[in-house]
Amino acid sequence: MSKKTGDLRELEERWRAYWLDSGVYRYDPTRGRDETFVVDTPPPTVSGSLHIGHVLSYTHTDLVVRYKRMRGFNTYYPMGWDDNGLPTERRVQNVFSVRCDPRLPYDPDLALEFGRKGDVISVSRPNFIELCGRVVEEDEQKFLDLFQRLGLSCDWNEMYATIDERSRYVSQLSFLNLLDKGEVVHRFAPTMWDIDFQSAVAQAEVEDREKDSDFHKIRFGVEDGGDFVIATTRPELLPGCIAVVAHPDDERYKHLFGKNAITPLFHAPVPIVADEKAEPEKGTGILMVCTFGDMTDIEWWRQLDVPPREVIGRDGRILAAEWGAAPWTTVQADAAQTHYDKLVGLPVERARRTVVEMLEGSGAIAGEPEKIRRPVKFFEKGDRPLEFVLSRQWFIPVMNRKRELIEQGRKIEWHPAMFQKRYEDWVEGLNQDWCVSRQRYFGVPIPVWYAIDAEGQIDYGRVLLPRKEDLPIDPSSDAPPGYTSDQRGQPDGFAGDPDVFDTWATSALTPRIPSGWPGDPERHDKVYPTDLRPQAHDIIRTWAFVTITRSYLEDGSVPWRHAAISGFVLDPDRKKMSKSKGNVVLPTAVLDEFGSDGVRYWAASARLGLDATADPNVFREGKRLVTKIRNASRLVLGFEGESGATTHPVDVALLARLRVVIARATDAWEAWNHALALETIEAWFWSDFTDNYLELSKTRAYAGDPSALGTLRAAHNIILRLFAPFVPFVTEEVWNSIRTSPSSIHLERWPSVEELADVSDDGTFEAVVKVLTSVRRTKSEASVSIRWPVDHLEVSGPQAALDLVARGIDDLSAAGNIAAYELKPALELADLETDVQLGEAPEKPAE
RNA sequence: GGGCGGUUAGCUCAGUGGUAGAGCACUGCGCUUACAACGCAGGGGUCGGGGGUUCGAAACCCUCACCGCCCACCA
Repeated sequence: MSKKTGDLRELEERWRAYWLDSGVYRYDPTRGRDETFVVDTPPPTVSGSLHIGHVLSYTHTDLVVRYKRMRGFNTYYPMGWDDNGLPTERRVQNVFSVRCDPRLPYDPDLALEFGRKGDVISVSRPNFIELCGRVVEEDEQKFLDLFQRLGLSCDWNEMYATIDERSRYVSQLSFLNLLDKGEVVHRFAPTMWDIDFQSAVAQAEVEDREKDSDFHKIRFGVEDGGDFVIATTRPELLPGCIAVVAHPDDERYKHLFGKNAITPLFHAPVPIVADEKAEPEKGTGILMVCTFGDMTDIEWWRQLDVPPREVIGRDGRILAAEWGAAPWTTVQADAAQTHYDKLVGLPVERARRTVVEMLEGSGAIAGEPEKIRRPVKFFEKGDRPLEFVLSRQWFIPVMNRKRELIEQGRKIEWHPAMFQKRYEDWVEGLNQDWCVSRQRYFGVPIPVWYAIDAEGQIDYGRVLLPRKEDLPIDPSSDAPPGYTSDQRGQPDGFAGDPDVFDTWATSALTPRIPSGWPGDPERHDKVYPTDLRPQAHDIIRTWAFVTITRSYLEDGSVPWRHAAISGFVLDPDRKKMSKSKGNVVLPTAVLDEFGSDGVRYWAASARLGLDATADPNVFREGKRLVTKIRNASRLVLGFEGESGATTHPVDVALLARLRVVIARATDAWEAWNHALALETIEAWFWSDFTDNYLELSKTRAYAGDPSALGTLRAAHNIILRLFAPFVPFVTEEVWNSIRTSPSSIHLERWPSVEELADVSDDGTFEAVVKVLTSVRRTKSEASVSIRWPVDHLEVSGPQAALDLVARGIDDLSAAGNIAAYELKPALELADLETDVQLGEAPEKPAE
């Protein structure tokens, strides 16, 4: 590490510590709602890895917060950690080589080491949760360190975790509120189920993956003679067939409606029904309805109102069944049973092959299977296809709320606006209610019990609820009101709901977790609804959707005024980063190499909503800007002498142009375009200020000219404040370099045009720079140094332009080392032309 | 199959009706009392293709191609 980078690191650590100690970013609860800017910060999944994507989106948020703070807002910028949920469980399983067995008793002496290898051991649920707690503690520290190093101006006193007591309280309370209103229901219904995680999953967690499949043609019989052929990719579901469907207008099958088909192998009579959802072009145009292959099967099953024949169990294996006894009706019970017994206990894939073999043996296969690619539903974190199984789950109905939820979305300003459309598309496309229960361990427990009847059977119709003042509770260890612990599992006793909430059911409430809701209404009303929800676009269907939904169902509110959506980070080849490709850019690596400000500059250069490229050149550019700010500051702050009023025409022009920059940058911020604000400021700083103005005014400044000194210092002060939200470390360093006791620039006001006299640049600056540039060009073409003397400069052109040049001719002469000049009117010229007579080689100054 | 973005210099990206831009890269020059980890100057683009609107289109409309993302009941 070079010395300069080392200095940068020291500087960053020093200001990070100062900001923490001095509380510059602290929320002031005494100030009113209208002067407070509130952020509903995304709690990162701490068991995930630190990713450059975090740097992008969290910096975007911090930029806005810093701008708002400088606009005088009291900022409420909390930080949460999403530790609750499956990612943590998976990490614990790997880190400690354990799995959870809820039947085991708690072992208070269990001591396991991080990174433990060897046989997987089973631990009790409370032990498992303890291990989760150990892992998230370590993970959260890593995120905290990254975020503070990045300079996020959160109020670090306002931290929460989605598994902590406060979050469990809010999550359970909100659930009970919805239960009171009938907005959450308990259903025994087909649910999407991951056979590996052994849990229900929600529509929002499901993704389609293209898979190769065989499209098998299977011949069905008809009750009173005849046959037809269906096509399916799921022959193993044949025993679960409850009906056959074709389109009502399909001439090929019209004569069959109303009759029964007879399934091959199992000889089950099933009705042949007409329904418009059957598409004549797909397959053979007639299909089997099974319990359950897909969503449409579920719809048909409900329409037919028949008992299900469940074929696939929760472990993804074929369930046992007794053919001949309802609901397993058949006309040949022995044959059906013989065939079926060969399947029982087999996993889906093997059962599929076995069914096909049996069908071939019985002659019910009608031709070679067709190879097709088709989308298959997977849990986004899962490895095997989802199945639909019947289970008891808690749902928040949303299918009946689509219109209202879209309406709520319209009350939010989305940045960029196109993401509102994506939200609406998602809501319109909902096809299931939101399943909020999960058969997992590390999560917020569902706060209900069920009564057990006199025979010892759980009566799911009698839900026992806790008192809200007792929340949070754990029904697996607490007893419901009116019962004692020894009645657990006993006749006339109770049973706790063993499940936990989906992570999203709790993170849907992030705006009210740190807000004090509902016990501290004064605080809550000051920070809810929030001003800003920042998030990435991939979780619009989850986090944005569930938050809008829960806010609406809870109290009809809209959770935020603005939603700012960040893009993804792509590698320099514009490929999505992934560990397997080895193209992951680590946040710590870029921070080490380019410094916090340099990395923030990169993030700030990326526009909201657009994917960004982790381009080293952009990081480097940021680091260069930091160096430039320090060097320019050293020059400006090194001049000695009293500041005076800005009177020199070049100084006046400079400030007039700065005025425009302030206005434009402020407009850009107000339009949620941080990248444009940065670009505007930086372009002006680099071009007008350092390249030209510093060179032009330098000689007067060294001579102590009050106008030059006053202008330089005023402009420099404003420049630092303009840059402060983007590069908070270097601006703080420079700001304090002329102060005896620290005073944070981040509590200063964002520059306003009112700070500068209401003047506009009449063209002086442009004209003077034009001449300066041509002098530089002449020297460059002559291959001489920029300080090479000019004997005579002749500028010709229209009188008006010459007048402008004349106003800065003294600075021009000094900057160009020009001995003599002539301004020569030339009416025929539209623009300025210059003739530069270079002098003799300058004498080497004596050493 | 539906929807939403994108396509501008070698690269990364700005630019929504009026003379094509920035940074990096490239070429040349230069140690200049803020900065050689730098400065100054320069070369480089038929704005994805085609059609249309307009006095004028990178921009507006239509269409096609390609890239990316989101969604879809997957028989």
